[in-house]
Formats: sequence, structure tokens, C-alpha cells
Amino acid sequence: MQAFALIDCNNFFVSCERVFNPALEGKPVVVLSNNDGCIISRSNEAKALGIQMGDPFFKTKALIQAHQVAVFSANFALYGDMSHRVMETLQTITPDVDVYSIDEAFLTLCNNADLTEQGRNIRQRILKWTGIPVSVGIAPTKTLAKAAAEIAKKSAKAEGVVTLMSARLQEAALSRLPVADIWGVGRRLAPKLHAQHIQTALDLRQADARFIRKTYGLPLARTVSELRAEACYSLTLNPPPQQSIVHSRSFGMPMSTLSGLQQAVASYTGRAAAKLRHQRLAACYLTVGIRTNRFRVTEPQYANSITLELPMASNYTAELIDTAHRGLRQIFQHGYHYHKASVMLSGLVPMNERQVNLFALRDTERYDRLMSAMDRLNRVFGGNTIYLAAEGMQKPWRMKSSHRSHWSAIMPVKA
DNA sequence: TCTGGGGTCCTAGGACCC
DNA sequence: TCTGGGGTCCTAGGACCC
Repeated sequence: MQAFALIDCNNFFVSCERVFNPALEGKPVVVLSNNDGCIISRSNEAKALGIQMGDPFFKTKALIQAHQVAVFSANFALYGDMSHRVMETLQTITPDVDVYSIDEAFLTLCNNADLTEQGRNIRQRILKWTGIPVSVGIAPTKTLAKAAAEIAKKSAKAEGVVTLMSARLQEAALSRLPVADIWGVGRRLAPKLHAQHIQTALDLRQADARFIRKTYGLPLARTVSELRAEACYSLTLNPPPQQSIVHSRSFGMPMSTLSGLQQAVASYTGRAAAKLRHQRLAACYLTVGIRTNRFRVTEPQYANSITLELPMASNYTAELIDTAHRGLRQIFQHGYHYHKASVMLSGLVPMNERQVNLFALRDTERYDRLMSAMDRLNRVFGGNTIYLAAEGMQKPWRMKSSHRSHWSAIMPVKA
């Protein structure tokens, strides 16, 4: 029988910060999302304080200050780099690594040797070579391996590795796992399943396959099969090319005018176009969207988006901005407080020769500007500000937050 | 005051065709 | 009384993931 292993980095963003600042070990730590809006990574100590994934920062601020929780603005350039190191380490164990996300990868193990022992070895090597602690789940299907890793993360006696190869072990483990913890059961499906008296993962494994297929669709039917150790998914070793590139941000403050939105949309389009060129692609379609603040329920709400076809596949910023502005004029309505805009590029194709030449030209300019900006930063703050330069330097205090000798300056400085 | 951002896949229903 | 039946393509919306 095939044995899948899921390698899942523990509290990944927090663990990355700890690699560069070991004094954070054993202390509560959280990492915040882009605009410092939400909590997106928590150390075990922060979890124990009751801080939830996705909690708005401002709502937990009092708790955070009371317990002296260390707070970090997300540094995705750093996390991407650390992720790369983890994946490279896995490559030294087997060439066939299915990188599932920034902090997870699937691989298959040799079923002749002791699987749990192999899991332990992987764990030790990653910790030693990268400093990142991981959990390993081993099972006959990807979904069961995910569940096993989930249990490994929480169980002290598992020592980071759980193997679920036999039906007996699978049933025992799934009977104690809430159905909502299963990969493929999200916040919408979980209450619906509860209403059908499907509470645990074991209940789902034993549910009527045709009923599930008919009521909830193909994806959940596959999840049920996978829970029964019937593999529906294999390793994805040659991922298909990306289908879309998005750049979206919420604004710092509400925006009401078309010209204000135009500025934001132009800047987002520029970012999306840069990502496009970086991947040597061009786009056939552009979608622009705007919306009001969905949390302000007392205010009138408006959300709209429009997709435009480009006359020719393009990755040229000015052309894409023109298109985005044309779309924006069509969906803009007076009288609303806008809160967020997004630009999506789709219908992605490899860039042609003309586009490559334009790219080379602009890339040189960008590179020069980036280097001079980094040089200035390094002179002011010393080394290690490189990640920040890549992030775009949207807020002054962000610079300080990335500088390793200025940890005390990590909290936002109010104007 | 302050509530992230970037992705994928599936399905139902309408339009249209023969 | 009884009002085809496939097939395709497209789109919006819903669900999920990290």
C-alpha cells in the first residue's frame, strides 16, 4: 500500500521569526497580516492565551499587551525564503516532493521500512538544517495524512509523528477528531454535516457515499473516499501553470472619489503586472473590483467587479492600467465609502518576444531603483532590511519592524 | 478608529444548437 | 391528457484551501 507523508511546519511564520530571534522561544508570539489587520500565525503560547486564528488585531490588543505577546508584521519575503529551504531539505530525502503550500509538502515513503522511524528522521533533519519544527502525518491517502499531522501537532506523546496505516488506528484517531478539522470540510459544510448527525471524522468516513455525493457534491464525496483509505489524489509533481494573478488591498481609510480609486487601482495594477512579468507571462483578461467595508453593516453596501478582454495578451503596465481604469469607470457608483479594490489578471500565456524585450528594459530600471533604495536603507539601519525593500515600504514603521536590532519598535507608531 | 490576501475547483442555470 | 432530448459553452456564485 502507498504511504503518503504530509510534512507540516508548526506555526510557520512564528517559527521563521524565532529562527532569527531565539529569545522568542517559549514566549507568546503572533504575526499579523498585511495591513496589520488580522492575526495569521500564533505560537503555542499565544494559542493558549485564547488568541484565535484570524482575530482582528485591534480586538486582541489588550490581551496582547497584558501578556507581553511579541507582535510582528508579516515578512513574506523571509517566509518564502525559509519555505524554500525546508522544501530543499525534503528534496535531499526524496526527489518527488509535492509542495502543497508555503508550509506544507506531501511525499511518498518506502513502505518496506518503519514509517514512523522515517518520519522522525525527516523531522530531525528539517529542524537541524533549517531550525523549523514540523509535524509529520503518515497514511494511505493525502486526507488521512493531513488528519494524522493534525493529531501529531497536538499530541505530546506522538513526538511530532503520527502513522495511520491500519483501519484500526484510523478509526480510533478519526473517532476523536471533529469533522470540521478534516481537510475539505470548511465553515459552511461543517454545520450542515452536524445537522445530519455527522460530528466526528469517523461519522463522515461511515456516511452514505451516494447521499454525500448528491447533497454536497463531488469534492466532499472524494474526501469520504479518502477517509476510507481509497486514494483519490496522487502527488502533484508538475503543477500546471498558474491561472490567475491577483493584487488586492483594503485602504487605510474610506475612499469616496473616482480619482482616489483610480490611484489605488493604478498602483495595484502595477504590482500585478510586475508579478506577471516576473513569471514571464502575459494576460488576456483583466478583472477590476471595488467594495465597501462589509463590517460596517449600518452603511450602504456596494460591491462590483468587471472583467475586460485585452485586445492582445499584454504585460505592459500602462496598457493594463488603461484597461483597469476603463473597467473602474463602468462599475464606480457615487455615494459610497469604498474600502477595498482588487485587480486580477487571468488567461495567462507565456510572454512573447516583444513582451520579453519590454520586460528586460523595465526590469533593469526596476532593479536599479530597488538596489539604490536598499542601499539607502542599509546605511540607515544596517543589514537585513533587504526583505523590507522587497515588500514595498508602505509604512515608515515597517522599516523598523524588519530590522533585527530594533525589536522594541515593532508596535505601530501612531501619528 | 482599527476586521488579510492570494489562490483553486465545482455546480447550476441560461443560451444556443441540432 | 401528453409539449424531445441531447449536447456545448459560458457565467455567477459558492465552496474550499493556506
